[in-house]
Amino acid sequence: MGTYHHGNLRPALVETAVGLAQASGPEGVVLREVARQTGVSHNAAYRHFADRDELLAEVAQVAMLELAGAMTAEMAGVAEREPLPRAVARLRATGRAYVHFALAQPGLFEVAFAAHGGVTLDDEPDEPAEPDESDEPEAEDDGPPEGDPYALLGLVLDDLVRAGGVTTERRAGAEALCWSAVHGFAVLHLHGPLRDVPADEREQSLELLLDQIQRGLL
Amino acid sequence: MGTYHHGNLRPALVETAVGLAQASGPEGVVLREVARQTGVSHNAAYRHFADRDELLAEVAQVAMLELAGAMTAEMAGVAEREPLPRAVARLRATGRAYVHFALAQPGLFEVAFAAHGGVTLDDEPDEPAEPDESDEPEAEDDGPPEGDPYALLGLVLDDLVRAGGVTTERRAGAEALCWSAVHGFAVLHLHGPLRDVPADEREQSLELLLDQIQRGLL
DNA sequence: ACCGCATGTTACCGCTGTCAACATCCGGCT
DNA sequence: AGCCGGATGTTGACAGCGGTAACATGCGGT
Repeated sequence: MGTYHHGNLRPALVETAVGLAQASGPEGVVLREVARQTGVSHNAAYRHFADRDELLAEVAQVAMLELAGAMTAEMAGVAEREPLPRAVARLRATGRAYVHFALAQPGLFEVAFAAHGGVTLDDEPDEPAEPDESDEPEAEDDGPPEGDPYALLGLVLDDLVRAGGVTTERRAGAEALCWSAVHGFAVLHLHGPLRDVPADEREQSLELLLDQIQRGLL
Repeated sequence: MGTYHHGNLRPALVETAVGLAQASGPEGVVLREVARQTGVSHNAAYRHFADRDELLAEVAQVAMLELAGAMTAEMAGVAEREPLPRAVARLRATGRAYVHFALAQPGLFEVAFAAHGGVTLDDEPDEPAEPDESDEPEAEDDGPPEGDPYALLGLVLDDLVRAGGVTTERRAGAEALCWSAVHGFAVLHLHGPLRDVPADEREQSLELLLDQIQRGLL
């Protein structure tokens, strides 16, 4: 039982690293501490990761996934049925979820974007062909369980275009606008100059931001 | 003469620290290296700064100042005379300057916001309800050499309201919208997922962003 | 049964931030 | 003048970090 060889260390390391990141952000992901908490000697990690940054990148991926999860979850909560209001509500939901995730999970959020080896998305997604659990035939437009917040945003915006909420020409920079606004809002309120704005005021401000994004697109 | 006592070390340290920050971001501001480059032994800094973070905070202040400077400079370049187009152009100028500064001076920009002891502006600037405007027959509204980007944005937005470009109610969350969008854009393109977007495409996207900010306000 | 190779360990290096003790200079007191 | 105390700078030490190198262990294929 007490395997000298841990068996599957890599995922275990990532797991504890995620915990550390959650608790203390990127600075908290200290290789030696990760090893310590995993009950293994430091340097063990070097059999699985080239260096600390590689581990951090892995954690970043997990964080991105959780962010995307939070967004889809909030999106799924939209009850509206009429196409256009629904699309709008879903767009707002993603934005809200993004910001709320950032504030609820500052460590993970920070890691997700602080890791210099993060997602680049310069190119089109390659459809990784993961033979994941084949779900029941989804009749809705929710699309596949995306792990990429950016792609998620893209889908929502596509819906909005289909529903007539956005002209195709304004669709162009839409990702950048939405993402920038929401990301900036999150960052500024997280460790930026707006970090001391009280929560209720912040929520109010967020809704205003979503209003104005919406207005900027329609 | 080459005093054993350096004379005015504190500013000298800050200066070299700024240089380091400029070259390599927050991580580059290494206490020992700062001391080394200043031609002084490590620990000398501890007579002037409680710890590294305090020095970094000082650098952050300088960086903020430079950012504000870049913004005012770009604003000053606006030639338009008609009030409303001028106000709009000035708003766009600040946004453009903000992003361009971030990309041209990534190190400083990063330090400006990474330093955890940065500007807080938790409270409103006391909402003077604009009792002025009747006192002095001022020549121009350029205002004093502001050192705070946020205040600068506030001034520009006030101008925009005066010029009729923004209704007073939409003025409310305007700072947050503009700042968030522009800051997010900068961050995402600097070390975020959009970092590999080619420069020309980025510029184009930025103008679109400014368009949409504008549309969201009007 | 054996041996190779992946995996984990111990030892060490240079680097950092920070504390403590010591050295030096300057300005004010007598 | 001469002294002296506090501010300023220096040297020395320590723990913790990321990373490399050499060594130990044990699983899997033969």
